[in-house]
Amino acid sequence: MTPTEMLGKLQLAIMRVLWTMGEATVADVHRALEESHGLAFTTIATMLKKMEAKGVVDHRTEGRRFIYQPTVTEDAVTRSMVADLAERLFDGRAAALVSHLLESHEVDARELEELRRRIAARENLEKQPKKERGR
Amino acid sequence: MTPTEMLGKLQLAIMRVLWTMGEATVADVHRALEESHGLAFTTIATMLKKMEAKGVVDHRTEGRRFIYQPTVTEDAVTRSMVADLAERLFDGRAAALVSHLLESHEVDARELEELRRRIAARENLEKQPKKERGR
DNA sequence: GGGATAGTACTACCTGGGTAGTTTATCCCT
DNA sequence: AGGGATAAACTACCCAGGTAGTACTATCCC
Repeated sequence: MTPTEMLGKLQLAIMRVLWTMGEATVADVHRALEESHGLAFTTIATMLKKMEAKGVVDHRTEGRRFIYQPTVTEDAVTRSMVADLAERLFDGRAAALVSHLLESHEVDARELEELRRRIAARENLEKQPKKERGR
Repeated sequence: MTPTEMLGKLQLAIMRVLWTMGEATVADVHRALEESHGLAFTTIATMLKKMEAKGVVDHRTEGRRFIYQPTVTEDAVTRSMVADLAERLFDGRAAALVSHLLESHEVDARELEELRRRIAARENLEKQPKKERGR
């Protein structure tokens, strides 16, 4: 019941480091994003602080450094961001978003094939009276 | 080649009025959003001004009032916003976004069926050597 | 003609993301 | 012990979306 976690670009990049490493110091995150972003150490620190205030990360102290941990899963974030877009653009109808994706562009033939298979699989599951189905 | 048109919630609401009506005065927009939003007249006016600065709307003067028109299509906006999300979350892979939608939730059986049909149709088009195919 | 009205211009403020410099506390090494 | 390196705290900006009050002005109506 996290009150919809919308994250910005940098915040997502930071979360990815945290999701990958499990936990990390500011220095770890800074190092990890050095290549791609080249931001000041303090920028990362400030952002992490803001993210903690927002509730998406957490920290404990070890010696003098802060060890940050994510408090939300990648899936939760992905979901709420996708849901937010579906809400904004398609009045919440996820299927409409899918249609848009299919109709408008960048899903190529190979992907289409894959998708079709996936859907078929899901339809089968759907048919079966809710046996336990591994996530 | 619009440099990616990202619109906020209110901006989208305003655009929708403009897309529906073709063109509208501030009063028209205000009236249209009264129910749902209940914002001050000046809020709409200010927003429209900002949107014009941003290039998504345009205005001409008629008497003393401004008649606003959209300068971007709904489709263009939808595309760039969806593309932006796909970029942020799935490294630009639209298919991954579709997978997420299918796997994670809110697409029910009925919609799945519909989608499958749609994909099949698209795959057929794909197969045909690029005859002209309506937009 | 003169006040009410409609409509735009100007200004201001809040929020959240993003960016970073400066300051302060502290650790560790020579 | 002294001094550089580290790390966090504090502070400050910029930008864009959102929200709205106040000021100014053209114009309509009596």
